[in-house]
Amino acid sequence: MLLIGELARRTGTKVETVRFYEREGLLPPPKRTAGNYRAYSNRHLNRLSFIRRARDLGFTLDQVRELLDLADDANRSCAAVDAIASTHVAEIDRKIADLNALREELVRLLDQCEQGTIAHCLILDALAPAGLEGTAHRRDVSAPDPGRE
Amino acid sequence: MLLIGELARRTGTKVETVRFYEREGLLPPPKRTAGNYRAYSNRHLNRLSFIRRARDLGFTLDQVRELLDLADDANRSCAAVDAIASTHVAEIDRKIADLNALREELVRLLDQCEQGTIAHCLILDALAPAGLEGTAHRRDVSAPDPGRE
DNA sequence: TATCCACCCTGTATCCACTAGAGGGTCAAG
DNA sequence: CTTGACCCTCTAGTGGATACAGGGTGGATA
Repeated sequence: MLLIGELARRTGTKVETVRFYEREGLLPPPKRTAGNYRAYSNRHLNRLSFIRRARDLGFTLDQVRELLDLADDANRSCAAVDAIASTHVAEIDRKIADLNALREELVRLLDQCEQGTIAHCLILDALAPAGLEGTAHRRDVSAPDPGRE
Repeated sequence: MLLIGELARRTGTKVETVRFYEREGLLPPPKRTAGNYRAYSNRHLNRLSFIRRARDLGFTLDQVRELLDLADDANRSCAAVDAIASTHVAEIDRKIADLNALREELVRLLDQCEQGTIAHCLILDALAPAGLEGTAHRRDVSAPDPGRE
């Protein structure tokens, strides 16, 4: 009933992405019209909406596949779904912690910066390796000549 | 002076990654030994250390390239470096905000879950599209048969 | 009927930053 | 003379799409 463009529009998906999900086996291949256009049903619409919501919540395509498999079997325990979501929250927590640490480090560098010249730039100093010896300047990350030394 | 394995070990990089940085133009090609092994100098070591630190702080390879270019020109203002770092902090802030929103949504779902069967799983319900009509169950994201209407 | 245009098709390449593997060469020790 | 650790080049794969080339379809308009 729906052509791919309309399906894409209704689910906030790009047309290429819909075809990509078909190739990946997440969305079953629909019937075709006489002109070889994909003709989608409401069930396809529902399934694609589910996929998009799960992706928006950050689930990987593999996790989405698992969730869809679980949803197909109404009698199984909800525990497996819970486990996937819990794992996902733990991953998110780890990412947030990593980003916070990074942010702190960068802000610390920025706070030190007094807008001088590169030669005295504290940000670059912080990036440069510690304990250089015997070079012209204590921070020297300039490109060695190809094939040098 | 250093073979690639030793350089990699000292900078916490994989050997393949060192070669990758060379292909990408971040690390200049070193001299070769008689047996065609890459022979690195201390300048290479410094430069690779810089690259790794910047990457650890989440800068993209393009940003690293920019930072290295800036570091090469000691007389320029530090402002450009500051700008790159500030942009990066803003990106991190956006990512953290996104992840926090995601996390909240997922935890809300998990809190509702009462470990029943899939048929009554609130997590799956939350993922399923709103306003379904005329199907056997109000949530139906099961795979339509290939080629089915 | 011709032409236009929006839409659809398949197939392939691209993005990022690596990582892995095939298939082989080098070099020092035993 | 063989073992084994290291090195080489080249190619392909990861995730999750996105973009494009080169063509077909179908409805409205001139």
